[in-house]
Amino acid sequence: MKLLVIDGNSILNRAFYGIRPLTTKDGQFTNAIYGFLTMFLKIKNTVSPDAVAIAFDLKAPTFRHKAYAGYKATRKGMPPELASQLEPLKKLLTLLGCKIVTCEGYEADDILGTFASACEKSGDECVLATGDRDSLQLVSEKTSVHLCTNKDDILYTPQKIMEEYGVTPSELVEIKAIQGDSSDNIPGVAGIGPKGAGELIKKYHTVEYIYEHIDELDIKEGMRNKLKNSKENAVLSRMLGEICRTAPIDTNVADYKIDMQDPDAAARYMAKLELFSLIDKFNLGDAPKTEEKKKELKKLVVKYNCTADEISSALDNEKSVYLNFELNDLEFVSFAILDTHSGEVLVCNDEKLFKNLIVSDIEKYTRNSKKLFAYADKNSVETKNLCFDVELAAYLLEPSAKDYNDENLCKTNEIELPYTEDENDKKYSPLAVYDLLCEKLNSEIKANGQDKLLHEVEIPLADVLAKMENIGFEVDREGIKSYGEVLSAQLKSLETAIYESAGKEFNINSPKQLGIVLFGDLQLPCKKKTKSGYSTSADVLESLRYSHPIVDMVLNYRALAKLNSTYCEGLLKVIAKDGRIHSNFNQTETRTGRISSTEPNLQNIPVRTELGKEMRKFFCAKDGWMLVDADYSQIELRVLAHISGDKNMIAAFKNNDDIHAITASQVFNIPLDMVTPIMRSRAKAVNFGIVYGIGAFSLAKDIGVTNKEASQYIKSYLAHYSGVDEYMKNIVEKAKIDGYVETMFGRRRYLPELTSSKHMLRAFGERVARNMPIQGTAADIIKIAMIKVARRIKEEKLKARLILQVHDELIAEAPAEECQKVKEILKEEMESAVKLSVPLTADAEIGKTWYDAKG
DNA sequence: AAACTCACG
DNA sequence: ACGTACGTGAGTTTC
Repeated sequence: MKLLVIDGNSILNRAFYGIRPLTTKDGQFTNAIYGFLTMFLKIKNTVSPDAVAIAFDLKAPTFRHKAYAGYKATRKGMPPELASQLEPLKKLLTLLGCKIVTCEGYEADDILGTFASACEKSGDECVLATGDRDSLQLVSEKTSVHLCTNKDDILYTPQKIMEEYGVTPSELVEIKAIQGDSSDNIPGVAGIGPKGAGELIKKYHTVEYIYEHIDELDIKEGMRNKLKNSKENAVLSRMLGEICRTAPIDTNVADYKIDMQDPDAAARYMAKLELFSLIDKFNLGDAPKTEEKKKELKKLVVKYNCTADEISSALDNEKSVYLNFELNDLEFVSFAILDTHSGEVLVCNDEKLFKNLIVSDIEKYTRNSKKLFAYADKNSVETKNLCFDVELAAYLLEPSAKDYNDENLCKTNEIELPYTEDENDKKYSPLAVYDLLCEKLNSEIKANGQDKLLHEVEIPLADVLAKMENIGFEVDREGIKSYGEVLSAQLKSLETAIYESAGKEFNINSPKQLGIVLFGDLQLPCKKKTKSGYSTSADVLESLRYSHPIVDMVLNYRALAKLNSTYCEGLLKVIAKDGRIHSNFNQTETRTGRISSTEPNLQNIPVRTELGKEMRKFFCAKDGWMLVDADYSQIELRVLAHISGDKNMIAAFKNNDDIHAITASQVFNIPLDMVTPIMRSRAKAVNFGIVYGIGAFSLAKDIGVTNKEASQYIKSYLAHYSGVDEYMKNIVEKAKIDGYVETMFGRRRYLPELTSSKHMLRAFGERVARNMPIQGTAADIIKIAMIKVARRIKEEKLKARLILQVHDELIAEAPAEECQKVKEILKEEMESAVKLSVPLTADAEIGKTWYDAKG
């Protein structure tokens, strides 16, 4: 038999420090568990053992057989982030059918030694897996060591050790006794290192022999003196360095055969730890069910090609339906419902029936409602009573999750999917438990007080977003093309000028090559470094602008290249057949509640430079129509004034004052009419910084003042806006107690970072705690405004449509004769979306293009 | 796939 | 002593 013994603590440590921090939404750290199991699987697959034992130290600090006061004194205890992963890992390993071995008074490597010796006697083969070279002393004809290093894994046999060290495995202990090991507090012989120790042992084999014949040895006098001076330490070290092989543990290899009783339980536990990819790696996703297990599980029945009669009889007298659907680019493919009486899934290909269902009064529980709304909009029907969306609900419960697919959601909620043998049926098995899943999610939503947010914000918003996607934004294709050609020509000539200035040709787009040219060839001073070399980012180049003419050209090149590739070329690729750009608005992406825009991203079209802003001239209204653009003024600061209740800030907004100027007069302690533009702009940066969670260093860098000045600004700011100061302190305290922060409307974000012992990570968590309620509340407000605007447009039977949202800005397209009306609606609905203790103001403009409509 | 840079609020 | 502002998406180069 072949036994694999794993040094649990050693592998756990490697896993913990090798994998970036991961947590579940509740803050349970999981990176070491993930790393351990990935390494375990790899080792197991390489070794193919018949039996597996996993050795761990016991929690209490233990000493080796012969106690030594200083031993291990320098070794730090486990950080809490790692310690908290130990018990879940052991539980999971047990569920996977592995035996955990611990022993009072012995460490994991003693257990490895004991197994190695036992196999020696029984004749079994033994592989020890560890990250610690100490265990190499245990290698023998029967025992090999599978050493895990940062690069790859190496298998050590006696031959391999002889090759690398030139000694036998047991002689490694002798070497260590002389060279010592500071990490284990083994003193060794002062003044002799690995090289000297190796040569001594190659020649004389043992410490004992060396000291017995100390005066006869053929060595230099210096060496002899060092040995003589450290004799006690050497003898002690010899003892400490030897791994014990007599721990009182069960060494019967047959008792360690892998025996997984319940693969589903293991998969469920992995899901609870949100380690979904491990479920696949361990092949637990569709573990073959035992006969017994099948009896407990519901069998999935899927009925395909259902008739109208079958569908309507399933829905007879039902007030709600669990509905899924398959569309291909909004073209109908099929839909499926759950028959809650029989538990069967009914699949139907009749599009007419689908449309009837959508417009019927029956309450619909579904997922991806944006897609359903988009289908309905395209087919000019109205979706009625869409009352629950699994994805949106899951997003509100945990906005930091990556994926909200059905399978993951069932697993996280510990809902067991019915079993099926038919691969075709598989995609319907989540629908078969939608009654359970929706119930579970719904009750959590209610418990969190997020009912209104789901039913009155996110679900109606899905309808608005669907229509925005369908309508799209008209663009001037020829305009973009010729603008791109102008850019390309300018790039071409800049390129030659840069090559000439540099004295060679290189790829200007490569930060690496550019760095070498600027800071190597041209010897410009390096201001900032990145992981792999010189930083060439815009702020660095900006500071070097007058050092060399090439810098300015590179900056220009960068600006033009960005415009050309991301915007001209990028946008041309995504213009649809109707001449419009249909962006995708993602409703479950951001951790703060904002929406995001992809393929293309229409939320980052240039505006800050005149050249970039040109781009907006190609975003236009269709013939006879106009664009109406409205944006909130200072929405985040107004939200801050409201939620902090700061008297000063509220008064400023009520007065309709220039908030940055007011802030400047407060921070610099001068009358309002003495505020200079520079002061105002610094105060503006402070206002932004406060919203982001602020640090003096970054503020200083941003506005180019000393660290001291920046921290003075912040201090003065918080003294004058004492309500803000209090809010910032209180919110972090509250977040630490609750584990999450939330917006005015109950949108949550969990902050496991706050429990980290790493300063950086914790500080980040604190900044997020200060920022998310502000950014998130602003996001909630504009979402509410969008719903209200869409409703007004519909009520007033206008042809106008919302076409884009850019976080604090809404853009509508309206027939020329409607645009004044639409402008009023936008302004009114945005300003009245919610009632705050300060006024909310929005400025609206009309124009033929986005460039013209944005004041 | 990760790193770098840069566009937006 | 440490590293340095919140939230996104996309294009390019390099490993």
